[in-house]
Amino acid sequence: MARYIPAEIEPKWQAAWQEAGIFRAERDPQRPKYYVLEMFPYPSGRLHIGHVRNYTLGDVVARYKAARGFSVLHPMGWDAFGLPAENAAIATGVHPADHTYGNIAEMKEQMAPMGWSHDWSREFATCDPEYYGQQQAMFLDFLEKGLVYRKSAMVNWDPVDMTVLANEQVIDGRGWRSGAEVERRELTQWFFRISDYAEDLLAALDGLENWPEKVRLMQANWIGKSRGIELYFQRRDGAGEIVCYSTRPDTMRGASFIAIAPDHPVARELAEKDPALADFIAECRKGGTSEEAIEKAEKLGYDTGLRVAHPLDDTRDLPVWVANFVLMDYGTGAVFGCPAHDQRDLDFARKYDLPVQNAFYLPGQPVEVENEALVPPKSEKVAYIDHFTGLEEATGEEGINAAIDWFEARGLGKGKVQYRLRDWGISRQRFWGCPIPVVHCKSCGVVPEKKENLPIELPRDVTFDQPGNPLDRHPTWRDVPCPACGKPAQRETDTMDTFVDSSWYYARFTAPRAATPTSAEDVDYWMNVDQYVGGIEHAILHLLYSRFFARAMHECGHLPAKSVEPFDALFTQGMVTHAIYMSEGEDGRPVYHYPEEVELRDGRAFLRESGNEVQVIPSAKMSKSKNNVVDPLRIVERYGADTARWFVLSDSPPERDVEWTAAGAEAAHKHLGRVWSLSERIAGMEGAGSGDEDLLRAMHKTIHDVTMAIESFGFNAAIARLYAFTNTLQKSKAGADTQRQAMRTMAQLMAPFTPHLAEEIWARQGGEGLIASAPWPEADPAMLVEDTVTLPIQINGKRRSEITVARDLSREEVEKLALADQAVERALDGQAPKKLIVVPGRIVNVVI
RNA sequence: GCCCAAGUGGCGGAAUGGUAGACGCAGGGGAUUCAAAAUCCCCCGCCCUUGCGGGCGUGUGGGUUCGACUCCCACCUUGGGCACCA
Repeated sequence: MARYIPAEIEPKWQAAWQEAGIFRAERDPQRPKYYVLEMFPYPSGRLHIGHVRNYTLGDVVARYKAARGFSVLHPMGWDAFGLPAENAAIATGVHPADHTYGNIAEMKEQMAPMGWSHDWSREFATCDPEYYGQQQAMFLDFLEKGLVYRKSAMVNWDPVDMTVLANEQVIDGRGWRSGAEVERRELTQWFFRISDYAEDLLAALDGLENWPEKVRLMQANWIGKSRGIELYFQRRDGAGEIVCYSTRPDTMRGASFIAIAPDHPVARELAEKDPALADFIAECRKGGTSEEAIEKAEKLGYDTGLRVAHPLDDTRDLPVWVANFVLMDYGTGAVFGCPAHDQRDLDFARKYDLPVQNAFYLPGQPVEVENEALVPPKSEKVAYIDHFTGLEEATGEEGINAAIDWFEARGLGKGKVQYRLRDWGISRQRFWGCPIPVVHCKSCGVVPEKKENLPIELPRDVTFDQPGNPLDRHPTWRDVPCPACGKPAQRETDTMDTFVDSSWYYARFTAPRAATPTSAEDVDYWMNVDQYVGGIEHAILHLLYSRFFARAMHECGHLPAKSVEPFDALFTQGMVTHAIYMSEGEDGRPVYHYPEEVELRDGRAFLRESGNEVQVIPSAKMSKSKNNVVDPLRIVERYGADTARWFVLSDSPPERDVEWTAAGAEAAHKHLGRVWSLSERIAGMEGAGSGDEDLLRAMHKTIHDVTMAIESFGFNAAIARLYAFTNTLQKSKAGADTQRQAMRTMAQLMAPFTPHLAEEIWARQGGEGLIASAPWPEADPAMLVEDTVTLPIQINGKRRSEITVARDLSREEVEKLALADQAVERALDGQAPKKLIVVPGRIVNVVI
């Protein structure tokens, strides 16, 4: 009997698949297509266990769909632009391209042993000039269609390094290298008009039935549609009005101040004559641009001295404050503060001693607000106080509608639908990204590059010895003749956000070598992505940008109308986590230990060297600095790829985080060994036996259950069913032919998960051809129906007994049998039950 | 701060509103073995009980229901995102 040696069988079958060319996707009008895509990786150079999980999930789907007769497209490539390569260039002097392509080669080598069914003939990296050149062509198309424009926007500025920082590079309000306090600085930048599509992007979420509900909800909240009103407040200095946006105009009675953004034109105007205000505005610019930083910052205000009229009472004045929590990007950059019904306004009012006045009470509870704002849901009824519209008791919704009508009728405001979604700023002041293909000319202004000059390639001869973007100081790359007038001009040196690269790669995979961004024949056949698989961390930005980009591509003729929603189904996986082993060093700081240094006994952890106990922090995100990163390559070396694949799928539901444990991998390997020995034993069997029918029933039940589980991404449940079937088969006394049939079926059901082992068993059990090309087994419905059914009997909702009855026994008969049950008789003690509930085929509940 | 999600034995987890704990790990007992490894069999939520049996139990507190891990409300904890990390 041969032993299970993955190192021998895995390379063998990988070579066989390659020889047969079965993963190469071809357009086949005879067959339905299926496009399964995993979010492509950033080439860090190290394959992470999270990648293993992601690509194995996609691989199960790809292999299953192939067995189901689909023509499968399952491509792989590289999201290759980005900050890390530039940081490496700064640290080591190696060109980002060399760094990136080196990493790609390494990662590809690490991916090969996993046995994933990717079609590598379609591989590309977003930093290939052939790819980003097409992206530049689309940028020009977008420009022509008016989908791109320039405007001024804030960036994080490091005043010591004199450079723009990514949000990630701002730590506690300071630059990560210089440690200097970061400030916000204005730059003219390029924007995509995603906010023009806000309504469409929101409305179309309803159609994405095969997306997780939580992702749709997060996107909807991100787009943030609200109905409100723009209100006009007349300045007492006679210099016009300040327009505020409000979603709660019904609370106008409680308005006690106007707050405007530090960047509001009125603030700038007043600052010209008020140095203290100018200082305050400068103070507000401290800190990063991230919403988190702005929201968490201390709420600061400055009374400008300017007053506006209260719209409900011309004799009342409202002070105009500049406040750092008001965003110029949202609404009109000005709000009216109503402390009684907004917690932030209330905190602000208490801090600066501004009046607090209720606009409504809860019905029957006329209590003035103290330190907690009264903010009931808009659907709830409130008792308005002396309301300007005449309303008394009404819901917030009704109050808002009445208020909007009231203000509009008097010309004091205009109802407006507002979105939180902002236009997408794509300018990056960095080298390692797709160059924006425009030229700045003194006479012609911003001039698009000619398409025949694309791709505008990044130069090779650059150095990273000073901060900032080397393109800015590269004269031969930067200085070019104007494409329009031919006079000396300068290239745009900003590059595109890497999210642009990943917003259309799925479309490029359908025709990766096409001379245009896409080819009509190929997108018509292959789009849309039938199943997209990736991390939940991309739930908003990447997916929203991709949805926008697909719409824009459609308008420019690069995608058909059916593809404006490019991902038919989405699955978001959880993270792979690992325990952290920690002890305290001599200096009192934590010391992290590698899993290999630690021995586990009775749920406690000890250092192998010293025997000292260490602290275990379970289930933490893998992080290099915590020494808890598991290298998938070592698992593959030790147990084989099938074990790694089986384990990442087995324990946890794919959407949830999974903790990597050495014991779990060991267990997975043990089980595969068991399946192997079972197969070897069955291969040598001869003759008839008993219980063939039972084994076949169990087999069909397993086919049914595993198929259903795969269809619903319940891979852990599918694997549990396969464990159970292994136990059944192991104990079966059925004849040799039946056992062999059961074993072949098991191999088929396991093939998407452990394809190498499945091939080997298939070959040894006399299966024809490659299991990877064999059709999926079908469950016989007749074999799934049981003659009898066991019903639990509950007394007052607690399980107390059970009865086994014929499947189609009438309700009356079941009732009779249930009442005759010993446990029920004892509980009833001669009384009649209050109620008797029979759910046919499920349960009986006797209520006493 | 805001948005979203998740919390079930010692552990990972299973369960269309219908037997809570499938399947696996760890643990205990046994078989096999000169011995060990490997393999196989049995037990395994907590508490009370010799046993039969009973009580409690799905983060916490309420609610809906004949029946709630599942639905509703509030809270706690952990994780993801917050527009220049990818």
